[in-house]
Amino acid sequence: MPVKIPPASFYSAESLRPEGTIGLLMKRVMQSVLLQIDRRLAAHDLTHAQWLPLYRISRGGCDTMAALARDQSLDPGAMTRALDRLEAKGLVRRERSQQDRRVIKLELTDSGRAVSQHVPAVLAEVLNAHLAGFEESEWQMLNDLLQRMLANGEALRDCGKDLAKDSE
Amino acid sequence: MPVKIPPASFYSAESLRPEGTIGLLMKRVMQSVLLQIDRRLAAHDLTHAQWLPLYRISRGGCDTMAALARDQSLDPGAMTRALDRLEAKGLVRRERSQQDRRVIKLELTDSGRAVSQHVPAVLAEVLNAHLAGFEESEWQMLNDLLQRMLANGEALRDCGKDLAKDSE
DNA sequence: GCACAATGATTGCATAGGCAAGTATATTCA
DNA sequence: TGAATATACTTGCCTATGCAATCATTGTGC
Repeated sequence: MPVKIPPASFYSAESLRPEGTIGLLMKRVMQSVLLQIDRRLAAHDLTHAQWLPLYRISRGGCDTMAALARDQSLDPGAMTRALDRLEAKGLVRRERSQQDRRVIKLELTDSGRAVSQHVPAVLAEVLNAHLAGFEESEWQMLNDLLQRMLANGEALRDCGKDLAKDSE
Repeated sequence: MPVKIPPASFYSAESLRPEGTIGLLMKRVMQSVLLQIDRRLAAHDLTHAQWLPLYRISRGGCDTMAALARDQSLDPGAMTRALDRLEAKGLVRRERSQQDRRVIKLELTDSGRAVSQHVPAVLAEVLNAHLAGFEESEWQMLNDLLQRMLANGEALRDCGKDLAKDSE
């Protein structure tokens, strides 16, 4: 079992200014990335909630609802409805598995496969555009720092609701 | 006018793997941060879509719908409904301005002020927890890198829909 | 003053996500 | 075998967000 690392102390309740936190920064960066991708895929009538699962199916490895939902840390209910929309657009087919009649296998239609081909190039283009001026070492550093934040977050999540109380 | 910096080339359509991109990483980190904050504020019956405007009002400087919506880069319609919910909970008061009868001034109620006091400490705690093990220099680096991504994104946004076409 | 544009707020419509309850099928184990 | 459990998916209800249309009010240019 790893030694527990204490939290940092970069922020305090008194010094906090909402516009300066890492949290808001990341939110804005994400908004920008999604906005740019959505713009470029709007011609294909796709939103980020739609091209994401489409892309994952096309890459293989996520061919059931549950797998897809876990992959995107999304609620199964939300995924059901997302697939409803994709199926209504004729991009995805549902087919009940014969091996396990609980699961629904997902397949792209020809149309879905054609549309999903556009996604990787757009994704790469937009990410690269947001990283303009970055050294490769800086990009790697960014990856590393985010990974560590995520690991810290997962440690928090696992120790569960014990922390869910707040100091009155 | 600044010299235009070419996009980076860290990602390519062929090499892209969805689980490895900066985009997905940031999404997961954000999810984790919001989950932890929401857990800690759930006792006050607040979600992140509710404590954020509340906090901003309590800090001052955002006392109208339009200002608040701009501040959080949120749709005015969404903000109207968010305020509906906060008002229904008795946390916020709306009052039409006498100077300009178009605008609605926002004020916290006593109850709203009491609840909003809990926010900064929780925010700081959760952010610090996600930054456990970070050197101060690493934290600053992260801030810097995100700021630069955001600046790149804003440059993209301003050059508008010219890029909104996609290569067929 | 008056047509016209700009701004602030709201509403309807659509997509989207979380949570909880429910159904169907599979698995486990006594 | 058969009851309890787990898993896969769905549905209902609520919150949340974007976009477009609308209304009231304010500001601008003639």
